[in-house]
Amino acid sequence: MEVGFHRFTIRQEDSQNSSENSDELPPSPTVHCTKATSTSSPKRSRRGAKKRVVHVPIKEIEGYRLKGETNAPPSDSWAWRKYGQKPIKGSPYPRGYYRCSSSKGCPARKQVERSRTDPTMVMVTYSCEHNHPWPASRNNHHHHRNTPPSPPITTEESDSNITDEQLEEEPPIQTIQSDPEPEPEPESKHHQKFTTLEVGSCGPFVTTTDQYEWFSDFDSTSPTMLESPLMARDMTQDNDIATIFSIGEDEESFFADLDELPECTTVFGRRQIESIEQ
DNA sequence: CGGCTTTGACCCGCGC
DNA sequence: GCGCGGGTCAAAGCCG
Repeated sequence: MEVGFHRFTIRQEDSQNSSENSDELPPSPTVHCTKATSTSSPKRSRRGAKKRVVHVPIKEIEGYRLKGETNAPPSDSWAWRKYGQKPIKGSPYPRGYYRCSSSKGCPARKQVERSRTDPTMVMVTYSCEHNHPWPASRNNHHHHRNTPPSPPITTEESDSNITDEQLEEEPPIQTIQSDPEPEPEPESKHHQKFTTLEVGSCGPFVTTTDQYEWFSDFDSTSPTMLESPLMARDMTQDNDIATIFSIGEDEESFFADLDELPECTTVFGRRQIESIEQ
């Protein structure tokens, strides 16, 4: 049921912009890796932490959950637990707050809200990286096969690895797409747009030269991107994306075999973040 | 019984 | 300094 996504837009933006600007306003170039706080002091990271925004077609979500809820979180392979929901000013849709429940101390969080400008899209904002291996939880369902475990990462550490220089050099918006077309096409099952906005984050979401970086992250958070590991290499040739995300169920079985290849993430530049924290 | 969702309250950062 | 808005906490209830 993996719907093929065709378009990815990476955007770096401030955490605040992520909510207000939604999916259309240009982000503030101020990408400056705020020290991402781990769970120990969540309040610290409230506004400073960088985030990564992912736009997912609502249909995709429904496909997974059949909920029809405004903010049904995309079911990625991680186990998420909702810890809050707030109506967002200016948006008719509330924002849901989710935390990784796979691991106790996991700082990974995500916010799910429907795009104001495009109700058919759901904005998923990821904050921080998972600091634990792949969970073997219910959320894994069939997807876990495709998704390699993300290596333990110390968000603070990884964050500091990103130099402001790198970030500044990056354009505010980075778009990876197979075709320059906006998105004139209807959301046919295999024809949906998928926009990823990188907002920087407490995690090592480096949007620099390699798109792999964020992509590798993505694999750990979005089910639809699970295929990414394989094509990650081809990602450089963005023209492959369309093909990539048109993968059908046939491929799914194929990827199932990849379960044995947890390291494939490293293929596309999985940052070698050392948990120096210890 | 354990885990998750819901929901109101509280806390904090930011702009004015 | 104050108010607003966003983010998190925590208790209560629900569900498998």
